[in-house]
Amino acid sequence: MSKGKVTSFDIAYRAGVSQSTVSRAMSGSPLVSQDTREHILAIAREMNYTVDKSASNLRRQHSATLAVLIFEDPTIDDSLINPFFTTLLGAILKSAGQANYDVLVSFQQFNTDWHAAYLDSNKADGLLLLGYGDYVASQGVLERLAESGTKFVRWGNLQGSGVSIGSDNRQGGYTATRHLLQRGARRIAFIGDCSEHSPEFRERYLGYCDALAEFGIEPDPALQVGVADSMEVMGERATQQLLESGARFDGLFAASDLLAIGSIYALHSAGRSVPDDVAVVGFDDMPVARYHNPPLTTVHQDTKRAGQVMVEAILALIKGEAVESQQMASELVVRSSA
Amino acid sequence: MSKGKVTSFDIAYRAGVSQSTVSRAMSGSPLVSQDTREHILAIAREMNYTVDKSASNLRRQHSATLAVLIFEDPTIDDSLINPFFTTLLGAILKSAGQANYDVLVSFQQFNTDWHAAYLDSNKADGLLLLGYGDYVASQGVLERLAESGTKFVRWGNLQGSGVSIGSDNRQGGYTATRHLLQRGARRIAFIGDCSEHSPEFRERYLGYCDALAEFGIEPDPALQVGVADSMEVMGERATQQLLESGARFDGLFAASDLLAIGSIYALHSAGRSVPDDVAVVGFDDMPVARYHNPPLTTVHQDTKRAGQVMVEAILALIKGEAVESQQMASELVVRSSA
DNA sequence: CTGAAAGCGCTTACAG
DNA sequence: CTGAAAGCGCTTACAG
Repeated sequence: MSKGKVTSFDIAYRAGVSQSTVSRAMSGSPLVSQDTREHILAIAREMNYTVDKSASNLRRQHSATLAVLIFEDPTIDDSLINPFFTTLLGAILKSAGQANYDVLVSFQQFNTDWHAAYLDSNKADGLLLLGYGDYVASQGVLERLAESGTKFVRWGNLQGSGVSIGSDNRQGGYTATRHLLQRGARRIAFIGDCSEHSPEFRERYLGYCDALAEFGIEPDPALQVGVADSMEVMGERATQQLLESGARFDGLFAASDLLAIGSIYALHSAGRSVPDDVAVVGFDDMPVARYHNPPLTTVHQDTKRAGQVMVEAILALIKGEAVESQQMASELVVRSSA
Repeated sequence: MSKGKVTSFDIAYRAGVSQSTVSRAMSGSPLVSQDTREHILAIAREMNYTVDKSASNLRRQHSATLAVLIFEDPTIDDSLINPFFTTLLGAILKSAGQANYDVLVSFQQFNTDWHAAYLDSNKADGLLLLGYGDYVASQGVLERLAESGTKFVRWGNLQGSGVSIGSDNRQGGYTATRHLLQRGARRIAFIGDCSEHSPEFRERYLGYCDALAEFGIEPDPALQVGVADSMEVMGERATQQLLESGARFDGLFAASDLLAIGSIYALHSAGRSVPDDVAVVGFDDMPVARYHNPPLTTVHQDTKRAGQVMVEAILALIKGEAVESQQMASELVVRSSA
């Protein structure tokens, strides 16, 4: 191609029509005759012309793009995307693509640099927030975002501002724990942060308590070990810690599959068998769960659908429609680890 | 916020300066006095003003964004991102962010819809291509992309047009297989596509052959089973197939960790122990590899660095600098599966 | 169905 | 260091 960028004027010239007509033909306006359109499209293709997004966006006053902000856990290696969000991201990419929206993806650290969210809000018509939703840290910025008229949908729990899409974590935690109880476990450990900083995990913990209560069991603080992040290493360490504490336990509910995998690793290293010595159930049902050894009993989250629902929600918000938060059912998948 | 979008004119009015000055202050131009700048920035912040990207991009004639195209395997569920690319994507997001570039992510199917690549090239200053690089299918579009002056860097193998960043797959395949050989395996299966459609896997296969040759072993076609995708299921099926064929084997080199995990699953299901009955080594060293049971012996790819190198390369290309393709060393990590 | 014209919100020579 | 003005490439009333 030559130096100068090819514009709609070039195409117009070659096609012997006005630039307006080229624009209409390119955007699929019905105000162009079939013949003219085809002629223009052929020339455009031949000259490798595509309409300039910046100009088009500027003129239309919208960007046809969605921004996905992934909140990294500052504790950990920050170029890692939690595999759970990866699936969600995949589904989002897919749905957005079908709706002809581009998606901008970026890492964020809500607590420190909320201004970035505004920047992104300026590049996109809507924001999709992915993270384990620290309610406490993010509340302020969420509110400001809402105030400034920014459209956003976040993954997570119902509490907090704005529209949220998430799993029914409490129900999931309940089902997981009840399963452990039903197969005979009585001293069940919980691995995961259950402070208000991790509302989703907290809900899972609450579900765990619900199930225990149903069996007349008081949650034992000695069996609950918090964890900074949802990663295998953290599960491993937490479980080691538990083991070293000398606490007895015959069941373990890990707030995520990654944590469960780390726990199983630690358990095996300590010579405990799963599920015989300790039955473990995870949460998420990531693709690997089925192939782990032993195959993970876990709570399935329908991330595929979740991603789709999130983009539907943000698209509706952008159109100015009212949107309700939504909590999706989560279902226990029984395999071999418990 | 009120209806009308706040522009640099609004800020200028409030700050008592010209719009030009606001623009300069916002972009960090040195042509503004310290005082003026601070005053403007304060007002901008107060009014939630950020410069309009579309307008800015249009004017500057660049977009300050990179597009990452992930080539999905049309065979499989297409909202799934291969976890290997996820790590790469994370590193890319990180590096691009540091360089103040946005990144647009999208799924693509090269073979059918190459036009999408042009579309993306129009929205971004440069393209990053992630996929197992079907040389045959993509060659044409890569060439056209290059011709049309589009800057792109692809993940993968050296062959083919344009700049590529990848691992030394052949070396990796060689090391993996040699390790199997050194620990006594003699009949080593290879799981993975080794046609020209998967140049990376093919290289790994070639490395496998190299190692065998060194031990005076002829590759046995009966021990090589192709696979459509790099997923656990595929590894499982391929291994089942191998098992059912009655072929004897005491070692197995899977072209990816996912494949290895599927293989181990199939092996265990058939009552074979790993590594005692069959030693298996994978490729990638994904985060789970270390936590798998048994922990995977595998070939580490430095995806963290790879992502970084890819963005450095594309940024250099955008600046008009010459860039060389690069092959990164891959290193065997010995754990327990072999 | 088609064209001429205005204008989206910036950046950046140009002039001071 | 600051301002007035042109122009980036489109889309879309408006007029025919």
